[in-house]
Amino acid sequence: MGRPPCCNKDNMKKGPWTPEEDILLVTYIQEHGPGTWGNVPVQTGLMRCSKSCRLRWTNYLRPGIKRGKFSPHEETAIIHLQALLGNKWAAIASYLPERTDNDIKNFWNTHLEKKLKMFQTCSQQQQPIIPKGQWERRLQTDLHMAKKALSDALSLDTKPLPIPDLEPSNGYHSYAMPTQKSTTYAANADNISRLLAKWMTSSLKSGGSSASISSNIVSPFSLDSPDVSCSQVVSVKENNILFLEENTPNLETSQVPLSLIEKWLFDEGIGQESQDLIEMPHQHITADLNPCVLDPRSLSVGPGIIADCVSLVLRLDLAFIALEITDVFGFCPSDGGYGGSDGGGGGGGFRFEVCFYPSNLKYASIYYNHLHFLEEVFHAGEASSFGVEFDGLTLKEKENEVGHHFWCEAFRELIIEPKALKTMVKEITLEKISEEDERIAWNVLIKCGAPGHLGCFMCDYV
DNA sequence: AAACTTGTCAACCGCGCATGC
DNA sequence: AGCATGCGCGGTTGACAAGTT
Repeated sequence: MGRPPCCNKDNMKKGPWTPEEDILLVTYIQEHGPGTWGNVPVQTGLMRCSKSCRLRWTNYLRPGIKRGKFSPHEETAIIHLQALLGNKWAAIASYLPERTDNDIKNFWNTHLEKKLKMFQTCSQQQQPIIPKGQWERRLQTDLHMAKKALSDALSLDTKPLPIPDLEPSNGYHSYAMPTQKSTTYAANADNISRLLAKWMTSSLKSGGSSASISSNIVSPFSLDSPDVSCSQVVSVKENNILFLEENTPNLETSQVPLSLIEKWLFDEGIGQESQDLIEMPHQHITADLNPCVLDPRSLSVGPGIIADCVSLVLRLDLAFIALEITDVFGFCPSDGGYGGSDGGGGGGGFRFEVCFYPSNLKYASIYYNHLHFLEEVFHAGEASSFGVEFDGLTLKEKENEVGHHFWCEAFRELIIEPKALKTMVKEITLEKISEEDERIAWNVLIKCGAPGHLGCFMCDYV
């Protein structure tokens, strides 16, 4: 039983593709679309196995592939994502839709890996040995850095954080592609791409265009930053990014630096402007949260806490939101489950179900563990007890109605009053500051001790 | 100018999961 | 349910070009 063999590899041609073969393949895909690769050799007469055809299409002929130099921000995104995801090139490529996983992999293997090794060697010379007893702090720092890496990679922020450029730099790096060979080949590909123009147009019209996150990723790291040294890197401070927004050119309103949150929280005189940022409309933000395009199989980040945080959040494509919770309140939102389960919630962590409610996510998270406080603030006791009705519906009915975990949904609705919101968040934050010695669940929390840091357990301040 | 080394990247290989029969 | 193929992935190879000695 089973399917018939796709091709007989013994008679298959190997090696570089000729322009004629490319045209045959492109013509076929123009007519039939990509996929059903097993039919390609049969129907085109190509003496290539189906796998080879698929690779040729996905890595070279497919429309929308960007060739040539990797820009500094592409480079930085790759560095951060690789640090976070490991060699999950397909997952990394999903954040750089114009680049193939093969391109990214090659770029990493030929350029970035060496470059980072050099950088690490340089850094280690200045990195003091961690004293005994300081491992917890280091653990927190590493976790923080890992999350920061994701945040930076996904963020729109343009502020540079220096990583030394280990090569002479005058704009883009010198290791870009255009050799004589690739130029010639690109010319062939260009010809083919013209053949594809019509197909591309129809594809785009039919909604086939995928939102390009990469077009908006402007990393705060720049490998091209001039005049930087290893010592500068070691002492660099975080640059928190709170919101990621796709397809929205207005950067000024699409990102909120942490300092603004802090300012808003503790500065009684802060104006309505930052208030507006806190209260980004629910629909506005939700619209920018693309469903995660990553293959779940690619998301096994690694063992431990970081893996828990990152993989869960990535599945929601909401990493920045979890980071936001952590950055503002100084503990890691990773004790819990995913997908709206309503168990647990204790132990000091947050649950990711709150991620379904981006606009008030951090507050919803807090709410989950601070229901009693919510009651006090909003006098909403009737919504906080099981068995009572809400809007004439039981808890279960209400959950079914909203299609989400009811408590978070209820909270989202309740928290529209800015002053009360601020009061609550402030109180909770102060409460957390007072818990600096508390050890919660799996995670040993070490307060950083930095002056002015708001109970920042995760801060890399030393 | 030739030999050698290094860099680049398209393509291949093998593996594992998904899916059709 | 079990087998075989489809498909996608990460790792590796090898041809070619550029650079160095």
